[in-house]
Amino acid sequence: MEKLVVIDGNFWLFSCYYATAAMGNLMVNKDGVPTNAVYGFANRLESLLKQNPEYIVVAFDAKGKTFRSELLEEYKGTRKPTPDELVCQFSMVREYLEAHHIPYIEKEGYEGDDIIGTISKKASNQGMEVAVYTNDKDMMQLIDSNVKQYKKPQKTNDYEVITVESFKEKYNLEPDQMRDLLGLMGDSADNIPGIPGIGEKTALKLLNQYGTIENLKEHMDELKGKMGEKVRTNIELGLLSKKIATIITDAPVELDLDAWKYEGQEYNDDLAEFYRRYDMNSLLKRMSLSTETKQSKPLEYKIVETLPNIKKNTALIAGVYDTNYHKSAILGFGLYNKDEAYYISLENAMHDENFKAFLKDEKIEKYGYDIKKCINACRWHGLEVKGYTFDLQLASYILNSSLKDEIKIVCDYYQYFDLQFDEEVFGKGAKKHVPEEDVLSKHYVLQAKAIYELKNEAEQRLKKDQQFDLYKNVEMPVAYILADMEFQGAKMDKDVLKQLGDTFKGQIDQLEKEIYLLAHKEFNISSPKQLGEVLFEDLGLPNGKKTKTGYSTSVDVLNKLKNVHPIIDKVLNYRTLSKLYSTYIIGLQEQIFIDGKTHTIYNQALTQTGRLSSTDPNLQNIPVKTEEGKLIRKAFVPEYDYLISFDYSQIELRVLAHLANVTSLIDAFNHDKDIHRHTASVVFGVSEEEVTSTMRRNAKAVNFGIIYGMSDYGLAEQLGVTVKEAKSFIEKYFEKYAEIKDYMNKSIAFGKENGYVSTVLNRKRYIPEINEKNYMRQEFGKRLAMNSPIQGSAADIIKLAMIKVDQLLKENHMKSKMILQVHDELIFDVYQDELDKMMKLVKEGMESAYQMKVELKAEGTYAKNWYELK
DNA sequence: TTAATCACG
DNA sequence: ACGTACGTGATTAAC
Repeated sequence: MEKLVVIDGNFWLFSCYYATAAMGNLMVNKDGVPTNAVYGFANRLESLLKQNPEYIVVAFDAKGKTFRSELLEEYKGTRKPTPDELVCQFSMVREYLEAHHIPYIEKEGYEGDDIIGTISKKASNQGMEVAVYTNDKDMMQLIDSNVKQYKKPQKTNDYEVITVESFKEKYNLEPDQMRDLLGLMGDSADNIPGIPGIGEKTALKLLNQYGTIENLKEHMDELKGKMGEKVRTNIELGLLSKKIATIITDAPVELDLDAWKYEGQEYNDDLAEFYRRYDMNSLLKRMSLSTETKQSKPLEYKIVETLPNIKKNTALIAGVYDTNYHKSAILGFGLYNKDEAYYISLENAMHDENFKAFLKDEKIEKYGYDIKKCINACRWHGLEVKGYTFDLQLASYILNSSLKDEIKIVCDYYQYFDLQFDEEVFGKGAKKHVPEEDVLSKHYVLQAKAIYELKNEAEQRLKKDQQFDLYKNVEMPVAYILADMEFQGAKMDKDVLKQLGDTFKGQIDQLEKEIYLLAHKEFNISSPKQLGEVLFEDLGLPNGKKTKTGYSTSVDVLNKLKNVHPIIDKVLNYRTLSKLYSTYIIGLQEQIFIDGKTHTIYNQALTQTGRLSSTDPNLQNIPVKTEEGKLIRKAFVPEYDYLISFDYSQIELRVLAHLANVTSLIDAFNHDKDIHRHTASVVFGVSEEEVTSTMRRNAKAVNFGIIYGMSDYGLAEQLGVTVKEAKSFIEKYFEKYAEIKDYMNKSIAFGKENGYVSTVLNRKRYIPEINEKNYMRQEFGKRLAMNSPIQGSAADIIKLAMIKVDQLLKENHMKSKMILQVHDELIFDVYQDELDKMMKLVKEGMESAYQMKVELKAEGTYAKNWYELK
């Protein structure tokens, strides 16, 4: 007997949604679109398809009203509104089915139930077996000798099959009498009233006796007692309820068996594209595995001692063992191209002229993953690498900045699942070790292969998103520049650190003693827990319990207690000094190489905004705000003769003025005004001369607040004023700079609409938070939408500046070097005889980096150490 | 490993 | 009534 599978699409989608949505964190794809319901739906369908049904079709409710709501206004009235996170998946699941070439039906004016009713009856009449997949008990009325209902229990994936026999056994009724049963007892899920006061038990009793509601009506006068009364009063409501609970079996739907024939599962590009778009990796993988169209041949490669002549473009990966590639061993190299695959150990590589020639040959294009790492790791081993034209890490970062930096995860993003985590190969923690060469070589050759095979895909995606230019002409050149900066390093004067360390240590010890005296006991001042107890319990200071673990002892809390107890000042001082001591005095000294320099590592593929980050050591947070801290900068000295530093002046505000097209701000900048003073005069309605220092301070805070997507509360905290006052500042600000308010609203709207915001160079940041239900997360998303284009565009501009300056230095044959980047500042190590020219070139390069409605301004100085700069 | 704190733009 | 400014990294204590 031929078998037709009919799926209640709406039921499946709803149940899949609530099955996972209840757990809290909703599954979303990379663009922040919720996908949990469709994902669950797809999983269920795929399992079902394994049984190879002969015919299959899915039924959905159509939009709009049905005859039922006309009969009964409150029909389905008790249902909660469908959450937005599910609504968007209605069309997605249809997309899924279309991609899958699985037919579905929806018919205006009818519910899915009616479609199912109609086609199951028609199929049953033709002698087909019908399996209806739903949990809806209304549908049991459709069961007959050919039609069975498949109910999915909550916990398991085995379906409960309801047949005529099992139905009869349970209810002692014919399936068709389900309508009468529901008519009498009602259905709370659909808000069908039934006869008030009649529940399942009574309804069953009545039906066993009278068969149908119509017949019951004939005999209702025979009924006794309260129950009889209830029936007689509401019998019409019962009949109406039955009508509503009756599934239509003659809807205008044809049995289109040709269209519903299931042809079996084959690799399907449309479906693969769908899975990719919504990040349903496991399903994609399952399809690839089960269909085996792309069965990957076992990787064939040679472990070589000398490299054969390679002329083709080749993916090249260096096996760098430790995270700090300036110090790490290289284990070996994996190479892969169209026709060749090799692994060569470092030892062999170092002695192999062929390999060295290959590395150095700029004409042989190389593709890599984190090319800066590879270039520098090689340099420390005396190997020169040239010709890298593709970096999978950078390309992927541009496509989606939220990707983690591990190559396996990035490849998974492209649905390329062949790689292993480094941790799987090397182990972690104390167990980390280098494996046998066969394992090791395979790991790296596979990585090279992945890079080689994903290059085209990544580049195509970049082009499609109009981001290829950003990748190729900004990030790639910057990678090379950063490689040079890192390798060049920043010269340190160890003695300065040592001396300063002694001074700090002395002061710390002294403070420690004084604090113990004031506290009347010894304790660990660096432990927030212990400090909190001493301050708020032993000394009984007025507390503000803030953190989940106990008292907060952060600066803002302590600052408020400054005048309450003399210990506070000492604790604050102690904190500052021990921070400086451990992080900068001790930390930095440990990072000085034998060449007397620190070689930081810039992470170019980490921040969500496009900024760089610096580690090992972090040279982007060297103290400057306090005098004691700033002394650390005396340890940064030139290797050549001078250090020079240029800062962009107010780059983020300039970007904002440009993006929001704020006439008065643009004008003020172009006339080189003090921007905070200008803002104060505009907001407070006084002339610039009349601006007081308080007014300027407030205006400055508001200016910064604007960039961050300010809240009144946040600004109040910052300024130490009431929320009300802060609010009025903001209102005034937006009143005077209406363009900014406009721009911010537009940014938010764009973010909501598209799920991302972008910078002047089309760097994107996806903001899934902005469409979330949770108020706080949504507000956070809005602030991101306001801040990211500004911070990100500023980051774009300084990257352009680095490229421009680098180019100018090359054109002018400068020997001086760019060594540091601190977000809006560039620092160079320069020769005496190049000093004047360098000052000119750097300024010129930075100010001409990017054309905006506002001029860019860079100011700088030269000195014998970093402390003296500015 | 995580939370708290504080250094920077 | 919510509970609140954007982006980072290093160190310490405490689990």
